[in-house]
Amino acid sequence: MAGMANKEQSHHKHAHVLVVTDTAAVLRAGGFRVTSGRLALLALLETAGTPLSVQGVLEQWQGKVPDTATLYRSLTDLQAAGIVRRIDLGTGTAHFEYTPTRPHHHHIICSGCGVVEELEQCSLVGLEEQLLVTSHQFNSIYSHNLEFFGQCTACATKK
Amino acid sequence: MAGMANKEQSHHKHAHVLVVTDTAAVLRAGGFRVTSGRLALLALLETAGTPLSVQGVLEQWQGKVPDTATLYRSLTDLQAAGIVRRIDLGTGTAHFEYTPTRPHHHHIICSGCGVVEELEQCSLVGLEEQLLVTSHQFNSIYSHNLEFFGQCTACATKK
DNA sequence: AAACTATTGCAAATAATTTGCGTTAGTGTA
DNA sequence: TACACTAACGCAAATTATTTGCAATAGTTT
Repeated sequence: MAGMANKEQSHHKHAHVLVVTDTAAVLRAGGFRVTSGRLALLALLETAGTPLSVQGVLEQWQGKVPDTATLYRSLTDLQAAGIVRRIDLGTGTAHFEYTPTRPHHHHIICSGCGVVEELEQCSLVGLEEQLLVTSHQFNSIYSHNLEFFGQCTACATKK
Repeated sequence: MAGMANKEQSHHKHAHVLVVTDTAAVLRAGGFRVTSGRLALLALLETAGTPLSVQGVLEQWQGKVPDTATLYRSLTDLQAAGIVRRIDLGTGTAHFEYTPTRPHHHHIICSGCGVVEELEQCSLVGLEEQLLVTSHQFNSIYSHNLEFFGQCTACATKK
């Protein structure tokens, strides 16, 4: 598990070892309770290597852990807190990434098999040609989507 | 209706006026039959001024014209033919634009009210600050999404 | 006008996501 | 360490989004 920090704590007479992972700390920092379900979810997202859909998460969990409703709720809340990033790969279903270990970046999605490669940086000068030179698994780019999210003046003045 | 070309044709003795719109020609060029439903759909998308969701289309049509299944099928087919562009605004539902009168571009979406502004061009140098100077209705940008779509080498070699 | 078949409408199936509610389990405090 | 408080959970059920099958309809071509 890359990017994971451990912290040990001795406590009173009964010394026990608290393994505080990144994710636990992140959850607390976000004002969330640290539950096994969420730890598992974040661990999954962190180590997945590719953005996961809700389906993807459920499959990896093989019947185990959570029900769909809980999962959706967690993802929504975690996203609102910035712990998770929701991205759209053009598949029509939401995909999610673990934010803390992943700075702003973009992806290349294969129109054939749907494989997703993470892009190093967001430099759009020289753009697609540039990307192709850097990419490990792509040799053509058909198109790209870019949308900006902000607040319009109307909404800004309203409140 | 901006960007609309008319063509008149007299025919045999019973002279009648055929109004051949851009959209009809576009449909034919795409190998589609020219149906009233599709003409209406394209007209709607062309004049909407903003990307429309399936919901949006149905609302504008007020019960009138098509059923949902047909609409989805049309949109899918038209997209495959490049007549319509499917874009994701982060709302979780697909939105569509009429391509012929709209070159490659991006959008700013208000996180408050969801209003969508079309961006003039895709120059990502100086990026967001630049955009804000140009924008008519936005004064802040929180984030943006950018995804590339292409074909990975694996898929390229397979076929 | 007849023939051919893309496109439609309707019904029903399948996904995707959300909501309500009673129960469970983190957390802070005594 | 026990108790209270309430976030988070599980389950059932509702919505919403999108797809599929099939017979009827309407563009197109001859």
